[in-house]
Amino acid sequence: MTITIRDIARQLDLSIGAVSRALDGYPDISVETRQRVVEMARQMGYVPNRAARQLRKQKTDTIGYIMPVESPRFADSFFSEFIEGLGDEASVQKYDLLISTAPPGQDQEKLIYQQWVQGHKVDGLILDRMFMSDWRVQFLISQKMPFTSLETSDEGSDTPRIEVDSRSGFVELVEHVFERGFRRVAYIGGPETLRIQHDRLRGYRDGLQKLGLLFDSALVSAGDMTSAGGYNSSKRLISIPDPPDAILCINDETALGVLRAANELGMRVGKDLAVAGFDGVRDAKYSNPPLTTVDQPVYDIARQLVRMLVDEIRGTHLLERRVVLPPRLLIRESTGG
Amino acid sequence: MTITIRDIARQLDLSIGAVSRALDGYPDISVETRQRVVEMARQMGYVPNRAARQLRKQKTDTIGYIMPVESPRFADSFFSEFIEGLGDEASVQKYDLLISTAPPGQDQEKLIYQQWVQGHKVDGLILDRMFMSDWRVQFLISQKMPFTSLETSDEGSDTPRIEVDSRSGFVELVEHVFERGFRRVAYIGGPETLRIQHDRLRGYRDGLQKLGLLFDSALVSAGDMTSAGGYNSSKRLISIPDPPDAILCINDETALGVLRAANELGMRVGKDLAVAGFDGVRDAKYSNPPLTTVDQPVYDIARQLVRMLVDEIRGTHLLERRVVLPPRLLIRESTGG
DNA sequence: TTGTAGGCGTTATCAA
DNA sequence: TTGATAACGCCTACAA
Repeated sequence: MTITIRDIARQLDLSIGAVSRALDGYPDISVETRQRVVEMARQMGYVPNRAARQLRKQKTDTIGYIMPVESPRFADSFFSEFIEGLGDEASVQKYDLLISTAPPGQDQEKLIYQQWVQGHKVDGLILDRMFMSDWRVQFLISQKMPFTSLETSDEGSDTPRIEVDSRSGFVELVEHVFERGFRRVAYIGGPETLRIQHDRLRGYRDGLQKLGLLFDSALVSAGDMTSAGGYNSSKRLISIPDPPDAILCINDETALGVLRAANELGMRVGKDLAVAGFDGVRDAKYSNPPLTTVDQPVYDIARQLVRMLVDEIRGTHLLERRVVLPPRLLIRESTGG
Repeated sequence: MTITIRDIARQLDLSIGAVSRALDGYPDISVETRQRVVEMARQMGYVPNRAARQLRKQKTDTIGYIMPVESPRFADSFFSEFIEGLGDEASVQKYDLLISTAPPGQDQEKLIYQQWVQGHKVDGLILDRMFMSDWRVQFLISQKMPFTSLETSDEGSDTPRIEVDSRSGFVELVEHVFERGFRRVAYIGGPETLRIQHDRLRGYRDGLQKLGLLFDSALVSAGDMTSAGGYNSSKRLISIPDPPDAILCINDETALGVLRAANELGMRVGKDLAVAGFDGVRDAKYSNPPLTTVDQPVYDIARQLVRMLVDEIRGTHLLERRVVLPPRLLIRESTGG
């Protein structure tokens, strides 16, 4: 039913080998024959069968990304921007993008990675939300499966990656709210073993120290990177005896939850309470009030991760394998403008 | 390098045929052999090669969705919720989800559909943002490629689909703002040939008529379903001689843009100006102020579309092929609460 | 420059 | 119940 190279070959009275080579742009074919083949293929509406090609070439022209989220219904705009970047660049590079979601660290996650890697569903993978120690990195290295990541784990000392200097971003953020007159600065973070939690908490502490502010563990709360988590944590923080006048969050999603809580409580965000996030997602610009944040170019990072991955897959190690980006402080009304 | 059924067969001194059948759960194999095979497969970490299976079985166990968006960077939360639903249900049904984006109606879109369908990349497709007359429907029918859609085109008289009664949803919406005292009710829509534009505009007009309000074409504006479009359209509407005191939008994304414009202009949304959307995306709940909207369960619709599609693919036409859902008015502060 | 043929890993159709 | 064996559509040595 479907058109194969065999059909084209028959029409043109050529061998399937010749047709195949003509279509793939091999040099050892006469210009005239190639033209005839290409034209006929177009006419007949030929589309190569991917399964066959994959089976033969042992590659899939597909890259994968497994979104590390707890709940299936979770939609952080960080991820949508990230996935947009992946999708756009994958399409530029003529790769397909396979996407799934799995709660990090669970068996289900391991199963998917195993299926994708060992079942040859992808030629390479994009990782993010890295843990300090991350089994995915070990696994992929052991399977010789190419991957690139945003941030990195301790295992991946030489893996191609993009890093954002979260620490110094957070130092800047602390300085900024200090300058605006806020003194009791709280922090809502994420899971302890997450790389960015490590880096950003560190930046928070370094910032305090630099300004001569005391670190108070009562002002540090563990969120879960969701807006619900931010909402809950902030309600708790606000109700302690000597409550904070500023809340810095590990990511924008958390900060958006804080805004919700503060608005509910009738606090004047930017005056009574400063709130800031980290990521620079689009939503943050249109929140109420607009959110101060440390911007990392999520979309562009995603695109570059794909480019690096494709280089890895093709074995052309031309680009630098480790890119470090400085984040950029975006001051908006949530910290007084 | 990778483990194939051949390796298992060798280990167990069986034929590859026997191994294949044992693994696939065929009945004509002894219980004992099956156990040995399954156990050995587990031990050796066998994962079936999908390309080979696809090539042989002529199916991909993959469903596709091509997001109909103009700009690559466009991210409407309607789509993220929709895609979440698709992804979750696909995973339940043991299907992969292949995603791409393409501007509707352009050659690029046709190319992707052609590649996916004729290159056997997917077993079925999910469609949305249907046009009154939609080439995709014609194409897929002609190719005998299963698909399900949210809303439908004129061509798909008997295709499996979910429909939401937009018209009556909009009538309700008009009644609601009327009740709140708003009298000059505007509408910001989308591309003219879009099914939902047709239905929702119709509901808007029917609502006006029911209440004895005059239809005024100066109050109808064509947006593009984006928040930027809503922003621009509303600025224009607000500046006309006899401006509206209520703006109803074809979707939430548009309405969020209207909110932004109104906030910028210092209007008190819910008092000076009523604003409402359609979709019930999560973001609408947390906008400033929270947005009145006509809710359609986007996530659940997506899941059900996948279930229906899988039924189509498997040829088990058990379910009803046409599901009509009533939308639900969610009243929030943007129309006075 | 072109044709021939083997094989990628599976499943399915036969015999045994 | 099991074992051969032929496809599925494509790519690629190798031969012509």
